[in-house]
Amino acid sequence: MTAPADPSPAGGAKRAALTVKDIARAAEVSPMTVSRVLSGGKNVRPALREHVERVIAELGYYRNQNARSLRTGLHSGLIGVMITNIGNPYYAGMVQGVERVVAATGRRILVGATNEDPGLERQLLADFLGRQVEGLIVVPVGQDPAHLVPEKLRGVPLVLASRTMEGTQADAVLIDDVNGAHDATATMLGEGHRRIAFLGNKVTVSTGQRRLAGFTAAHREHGIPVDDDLVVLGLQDAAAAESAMNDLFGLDAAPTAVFAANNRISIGAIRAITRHTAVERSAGRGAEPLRLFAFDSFEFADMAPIPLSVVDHDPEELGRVCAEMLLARLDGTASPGHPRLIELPVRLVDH
Amino acid sequence: MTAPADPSPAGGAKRAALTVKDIARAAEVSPMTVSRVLSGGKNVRPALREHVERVIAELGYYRNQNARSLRTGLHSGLIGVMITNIGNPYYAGMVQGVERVVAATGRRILVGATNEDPGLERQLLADFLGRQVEGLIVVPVGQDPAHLVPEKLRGVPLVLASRTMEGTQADAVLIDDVNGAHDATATMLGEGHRRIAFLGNKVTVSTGQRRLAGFTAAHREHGIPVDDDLVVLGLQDAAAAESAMNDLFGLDAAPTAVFAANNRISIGAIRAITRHTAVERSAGRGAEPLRLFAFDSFEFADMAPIPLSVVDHDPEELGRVCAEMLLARLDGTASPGHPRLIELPVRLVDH
DNA sequence: CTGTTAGCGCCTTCAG
DNA sequence: CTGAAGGCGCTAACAG
Repeated sequence: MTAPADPSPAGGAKRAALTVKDIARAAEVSPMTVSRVLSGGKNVRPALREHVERVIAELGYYRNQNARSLRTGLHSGLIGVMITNIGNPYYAGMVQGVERVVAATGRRILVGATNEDPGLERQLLADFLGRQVEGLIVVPVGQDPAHLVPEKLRGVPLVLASRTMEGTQADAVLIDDVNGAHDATATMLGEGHRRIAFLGNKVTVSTGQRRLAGFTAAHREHGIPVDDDLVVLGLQDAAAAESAMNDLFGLDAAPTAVFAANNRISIGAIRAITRHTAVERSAGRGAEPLRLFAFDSFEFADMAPIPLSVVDHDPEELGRVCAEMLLARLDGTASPGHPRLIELPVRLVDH
Repeated sequence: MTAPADPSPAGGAKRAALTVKDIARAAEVSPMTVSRVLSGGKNVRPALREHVERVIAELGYYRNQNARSLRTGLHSGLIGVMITNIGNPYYAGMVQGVERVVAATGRRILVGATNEDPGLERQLLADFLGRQVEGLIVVPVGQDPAHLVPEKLRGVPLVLASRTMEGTQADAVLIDDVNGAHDATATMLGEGHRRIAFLGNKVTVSTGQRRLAGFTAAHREHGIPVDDDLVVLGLQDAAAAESAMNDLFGLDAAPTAVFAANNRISIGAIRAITRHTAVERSAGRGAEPLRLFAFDSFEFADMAPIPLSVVDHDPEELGRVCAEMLLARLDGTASPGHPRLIELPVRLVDH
């Protein structure tokens, strides 16, 4: 009730964009006082502070964060998150983890999809840097760290999530792919399976390499050769995995077990196996469904129509850990030294 | 190779943040010329333009988008997306739709989670406005449009997604909840079911109300009363739905069919029904699984362990349509007049 | 405690 | 075609 000296009342609607000056005028103080109030009201007479706060509230003013971060030293409060595909529940879970941790510090996330396209990744990176992100969390697309190097990043800290790149200098949070794939494979070999198929994604992504490495290592230890015909790589989505699985059923020496290297592939494999089993049964061939071990869990894994085991881990935790690692760099909590690498453990779960 | 007049070579790593001035100095031109080159190089001698472009590339300069958008009239290229929970695959799909459409125009999305908390929603809104978002796509939390009114938004266009609020002036894109729920319920009534349970979320969200409305309307048309004992509301997640479903099994007059009002609820219901059916069977009671109709589809609905039907629609399309509606406002393509309301159709699918 | 001055990085306007 | 001046909204640094 103290300061109604407002020429154009807020009732209007459009245009406008109030500034500190507008508030200053309305509150009959200097812009600096308004600024001080906005920053907590330290060093402002309490009565004045309340007055200004009231005017701010009445006029519905929002501080322009972009202008604010223009001043050197002030941070943008923006974290860039680059993933391949938000629609994949795995990455969605990861983004959720990042968002939670980051929001708790008052920061926000800028989200972009690379669609596994290095060109898009580069573009997105430039755009995010131009928007003054304080830090980046990236699921890298390829093996070429060309544009994800410290020099190009100009001091913006980067955390690689889930995948890494050879020779990179960046922090990274990975899943324990090798051991996960190894243990899953060893389990199946221990059960007596001798023809185990591997359904994998592109080997140009590190998860693909690492999970395949675990698979072959387990075979080596058991003295069982890997049959190249049973190793299918480059599967990009559930549909591709489903048809690859169907092809495997057509083999003379079909597999008796399958390792599916990620959640997309698992979905496709389950569909193919379920259908194939039903067909076999209706043809009078009493078929047990193929033994399946899936990397990554997914909602509903417990209700799958065929028994399966999963190499389980929580994508949200991946996101959280990435965010914490990044925040540590921003706070200066982490020593600026070497890049850090964290491998998140997995657990084998039967359904 | 023309202008190596660079005092601090880019090899370093940290700090820095190049500006137009740095480029200007290195290229031996005025900042204005650099600015012109950055904006397409119109009105710059081709040779000079190429020279400047080379310097920009060599030094790895990114234009500060925040400073740029400070100039009046220039847009931030930021769209704010506020959803309840990114971890829900439904909303993740929606965000993907928004991102695709919006990225095609060179804009980026700022994503925030409200966790169904009106306070967080208000906070997030203020933050997004402070970051100069050009537009907002929001899944509103409550029925109170208090802070989501045009005056507070200062001309920033808003599109409500999936849910609406009574008396709102904002554009909205909804799913055809009423007809979807109606047709699903009518289908089950037509099959002879007389005791159909309704598992719903909070009625304070419009989807809850609308889906319940469709459910009761179908009953009314068939002259079948709705048994209040079979209507459970306020279910927030799969676990709550699962236990609610289990409670229903304990009723003297248990339901013979269920309508699950969203994908979270469906997951819980499926778990409960599957388990219950297994228990009954092992107890010698040859039980058919409960008839289930689920609103929203979800990945894997086709592989569910019990038969079910779904009121299917594509969350990504929801996101796309929201984004297109918003862009139409931004382009001025849409007449500034009345708020627009779109209802996306659904289709009934049996699995 | 409060106000003035100046400048963050960029671009519109106006001269040359 | 190129450059100089000025200001977008905000806040450190320095008066008062």
